[in-house]
Amino acid sequence: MPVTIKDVARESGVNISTVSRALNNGYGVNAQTRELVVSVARRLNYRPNSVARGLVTGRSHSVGLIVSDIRNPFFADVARGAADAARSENCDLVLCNSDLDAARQMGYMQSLLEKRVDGILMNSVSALRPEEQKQLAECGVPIVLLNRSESSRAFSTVAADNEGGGALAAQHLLDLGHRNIAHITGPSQHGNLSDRTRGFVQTLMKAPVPVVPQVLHGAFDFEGARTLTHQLLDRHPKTTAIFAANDVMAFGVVRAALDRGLKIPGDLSLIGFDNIEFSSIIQPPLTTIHQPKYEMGHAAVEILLRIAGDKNKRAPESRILGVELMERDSCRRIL
Amino acid sequence: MPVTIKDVARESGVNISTVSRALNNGYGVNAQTRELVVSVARRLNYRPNSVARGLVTGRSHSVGLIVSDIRNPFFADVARGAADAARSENCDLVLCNSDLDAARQMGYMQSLLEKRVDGILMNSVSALRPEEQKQLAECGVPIVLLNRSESSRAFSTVAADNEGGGALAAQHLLDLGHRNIAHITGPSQHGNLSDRTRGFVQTLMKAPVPVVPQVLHGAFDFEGARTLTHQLLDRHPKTTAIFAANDVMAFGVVRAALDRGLKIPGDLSLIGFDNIEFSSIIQPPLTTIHQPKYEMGHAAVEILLRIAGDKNKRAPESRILGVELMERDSCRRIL
DNA sequence: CATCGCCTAGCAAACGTTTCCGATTATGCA
DNA sequence: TGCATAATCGGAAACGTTTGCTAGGCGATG
Repeated sequence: MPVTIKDVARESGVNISTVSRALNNGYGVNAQTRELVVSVARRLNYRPNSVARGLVTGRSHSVGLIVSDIRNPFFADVARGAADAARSENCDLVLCNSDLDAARQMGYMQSLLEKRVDGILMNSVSALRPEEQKQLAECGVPIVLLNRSESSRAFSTVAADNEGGGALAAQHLLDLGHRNIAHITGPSQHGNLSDRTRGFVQTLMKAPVPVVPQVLHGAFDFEGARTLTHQLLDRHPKTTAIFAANDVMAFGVVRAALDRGLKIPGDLSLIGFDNIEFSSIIQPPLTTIHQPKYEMGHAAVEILLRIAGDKNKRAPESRILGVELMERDSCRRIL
Repeated sequence: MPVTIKDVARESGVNISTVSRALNNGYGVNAQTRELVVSVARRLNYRPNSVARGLVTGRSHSVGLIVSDIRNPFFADVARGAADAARSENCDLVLCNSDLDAARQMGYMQSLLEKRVDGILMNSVSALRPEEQKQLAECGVPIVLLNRSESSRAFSTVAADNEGGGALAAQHLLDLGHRNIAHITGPSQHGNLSDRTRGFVQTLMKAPVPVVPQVLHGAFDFEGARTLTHQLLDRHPKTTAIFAANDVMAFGVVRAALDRGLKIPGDLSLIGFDNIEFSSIIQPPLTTIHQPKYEMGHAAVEILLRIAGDKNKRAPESRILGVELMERDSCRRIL
């Protein structure tokens, strides 16, 4: 029902191929006819059917984004960066939420591949069986992951310097004079988290007077951190500083401290990871490791589209973005 | 380069039309040949090209979502609901961030229409000129808005009961014995906000002993609320309760209270709107009006696809979802 | 003046499906 | 056994573009 290129052609008395050329590059068509065609197209309110175009060009001008949950503010930031990068190359972003469920991930993958997206950005493939990972790696469209997956060098990767961030946190606590230090984090299989842990622990152990921190693993969320903190403080009441694996877990620590009538930073210093918006709003404003979330999404899509634009398949590309210590009010110096 | 329906047809020794039928409804094709085709398709790892399919069926199996910013947790919730609803009808969601900028909104619209999406969900058209709104209303694909736009009965609409929510907040404060009440909100043009304000103010004025609240308009964000609160308390130090237009503004109020050494709820009762995740995490846990964000996104896409599936164009459909008072710890009874 | 080449624009194939229509074969019933 | 009817499948058009190829016209050059 909508107006097609044929209508424009008929109305301007030229062939549809001329319309196509006039409206696209405009090369090889007389300036006057070009103007005519353009004016007719505008008058008829012609909108080229990008589906038909995609069929012949083989490009869909859209990229897929598979995250575990867009409600996670981290992924919302990434998504915004990705969407903006896509837009600047005239692409759209199709959003998929996997909840880290393997079946849903594969289902969305299937759907995106059927739509012939130009590339796919996903946060992780670690929920998938090796066989499925292999299948994805050979699916034909570029894939960029949001964590360094040591398992598969097959994928491109954009990640923050998680290890460096962990080191930063450790050094900050060390500098402040802390010696009774703990680290509260999520499942140890989680690649990004284990990197943070490694950077943190190694830095503490390499200190002039080495300290070995308590490391507790639990649910990677607010309540997980809250219960973990209670366990920690029951067993090691002398703890003076905690490094939480991300800001939301840090909020759980704050709550646990509140539960126990402990002051932050008075009784307990706390440092988070991510620098989500609410970390500056919460009381006390949270000292944390800033992760360039927006930039990660942006960079990932840039890489995606660069690879997609290359006819000769290129090797996967990896990029690590720097992190930064955001000093706010949740840490204090120990005498 | 990927395997097409022709490959499957050749490999199984049948016509492409038979392959198509076998793989789709399966009606009118012998059970044996159907099995054969299916097995061949699986063996070749055949993925139907949804672009080509879309060209002939006229359906793209994707819907557009235009929000101001996905990083706004409200929209993240809506987006998740929308994505889930879309998925359950085998559709994908393409995400666009407009920053409420008219040009970007129209640009994304254009792009979505060219992609022939089955429908578009957008948070508001109030940034657009009437002429542009008209153009959208007649663009041919169903559009659902996330606020009651009195201006245009042309669009379908899914919104929370903003007015009712405002009334709920007012009644709660009244019940608690408050009489010196203020309302801190964003720009008065914002439809949803003005609805909240109306419900709030009217309920207060209809009280047995009517109270007229202070209503302050400012920037619709954290800092806006913070400065507004300071202004308010400078001018009306006897204020005992504040209704913030949304939770983020409520957080601004919390910060301002902190700035002044005021306790919530000790010195000041506070009630928000939205019930975003952090409102239960912040200290004190925020009493707020719960808005069914996920359900709104879900319902909107349902309506979208229902209208899209109807050959005979239906009248726009509107739906208002109920809100709910979440009583937490930021309000106290006045003696 | 003839030839060459360039500019312009039309023709048609191609992209990968779905679907209508018709032909062939199988089935049921008398 | 014969005929009507149903089941099965192939052929081909169609969806709306892009793009390679071709032909005509015209200016320039020799």
